[in-house]
Amino acid sequence: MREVRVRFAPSPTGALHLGGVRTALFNYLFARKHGGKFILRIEDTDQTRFVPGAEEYIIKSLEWIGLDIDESDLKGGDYGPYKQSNRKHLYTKYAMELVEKGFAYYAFDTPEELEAMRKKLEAEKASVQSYGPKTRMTMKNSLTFGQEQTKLMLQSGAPYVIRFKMPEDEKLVLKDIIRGEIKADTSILDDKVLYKSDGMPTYHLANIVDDHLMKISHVIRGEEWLPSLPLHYLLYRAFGWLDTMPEFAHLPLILKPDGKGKLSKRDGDRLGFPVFPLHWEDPKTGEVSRGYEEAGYFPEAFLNMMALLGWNPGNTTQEIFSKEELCNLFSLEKVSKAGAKFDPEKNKWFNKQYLELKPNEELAEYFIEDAKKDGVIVDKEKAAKICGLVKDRCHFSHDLWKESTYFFIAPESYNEANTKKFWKEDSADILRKAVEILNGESDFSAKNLEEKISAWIKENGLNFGKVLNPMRLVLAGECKGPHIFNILEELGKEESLKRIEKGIKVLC
RNA sequence: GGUCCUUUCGUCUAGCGGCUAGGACGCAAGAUUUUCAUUCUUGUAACACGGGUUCGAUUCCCGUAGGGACUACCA
Repeated sequence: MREVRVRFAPSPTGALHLGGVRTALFNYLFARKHGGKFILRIEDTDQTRFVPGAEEYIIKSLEWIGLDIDESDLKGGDYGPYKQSNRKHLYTKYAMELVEKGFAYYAFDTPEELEAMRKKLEAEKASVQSYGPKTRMTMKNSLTFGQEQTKLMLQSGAPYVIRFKMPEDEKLVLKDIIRGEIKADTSILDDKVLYKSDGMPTYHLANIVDDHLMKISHVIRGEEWLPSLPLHYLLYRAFGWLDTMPEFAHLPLILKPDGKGKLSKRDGDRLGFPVFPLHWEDPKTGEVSRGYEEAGYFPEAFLNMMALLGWNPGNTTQEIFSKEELCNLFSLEKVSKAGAKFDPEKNKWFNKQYLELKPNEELAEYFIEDAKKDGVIVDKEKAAKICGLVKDRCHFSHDLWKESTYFFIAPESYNEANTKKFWKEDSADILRKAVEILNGESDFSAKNLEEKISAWIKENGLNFGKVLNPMRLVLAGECKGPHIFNILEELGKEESLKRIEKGIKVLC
């Protein structure tokens, strides 16, 4: 195989969504697998859709996920600039080349005229495109005007576009790495605009020119591009670049968890899960979207779950993969053909797996930060210890602190359902007795307390539930959490007794 | 509407002519347990349909039906 060079080529029109993340990821994995280069190219040929901050957001997102870029404007590289608006001068030349060779032509139709044609064809229920081999000779272009008039039009400064001249009637069989053979019939394809009246190329032209110039070996992109594959192939052919044309792989789409269609930002809002990697505030609408990062997902978990959406190494039941493993195992042949419905529930599970795998010291950092937000300063050792106690109950990094605030903040009230269930007539008496015992202990370690309290329970013919449940209720405010003796140890004698005594007062 | 792509449990998927169709998420039940969880065990549930090809089709081919994408001077 030739040197692998792949690119992720997003358009800076907003935050990077999950589909984009997955496309970037698969490009990255493919590059790493084959010792190739992963290139970031910004496709900003549509100036009307440019969103400030989007480019920076994309770069920051890739960074968070851990996809390091080999070539980009920021990183440098031999094929820059890597932003299409800065390559504008290049495209004109190539557009002209196609016109001269007879593969493209000037068109002068107004939007109204184009719309009229579309309407007319729709009314006739014609199965052809509005501007293609069957209709182009009825429109206003250099083909119908002839050389002289075209020249005059251009000289007069009339707005024009350059359109690709689709072959009349050719049956194409193209190759896609994931799907095999793709069939197309040029007679019903349209003469796409390659060069816009504002002097910018469209995606189609810029994409082919840049991929060629940047020596891209494999184009890995979303399935929404599959219908353009024939045009892109024809462009390579027109330029005479067929021998170095990249191979194509069209990734299946990520679909809504329920219902139908492509996953959109709306679905995330509606179903309560993030669709962007990082926090995003739309500068135009002011709309704020939560990201995976702030929702408490770990980048490794996020990467793992995205990798398995539409891809599977096969012949294994393994689901937890490190980035390195993924780089080793990845192959385009194992990418699924059909779209995958996004499952937020499974993502939670993935995150939990990673949370459990992480050492307590690492979790402590998330814990300390969240505690600080609530005005509680926790030292690292204690934070790590508590993370170890509560991590079983957590799915996200933020759960760590949420599940253990009572270690630091005494309960203001007691969970009603728990009180009803666990606070009995004799609870107060039992706890008063327990206070006496606890008061007599100078060693407040979980181990010692467990021994002493257990012995007392047995001697007096009580049972654990009758003692420990009410005690938990008054210590933590509700009946959940790690072993009660661990809670006592962390709270310490003074605080423990204070809470129990207060609980007796309030609940009696 | 037209074109192209696609189809295994509710979901993500394994399977690449012969399997009791496997795993995971979810859900349910049970076990463990002082609580909530975790963990463990078990259960639930799928080859869209109809034709071929073949000794034999989930697997290959063709239809039908679902689903998706595209159909902009957007990418």
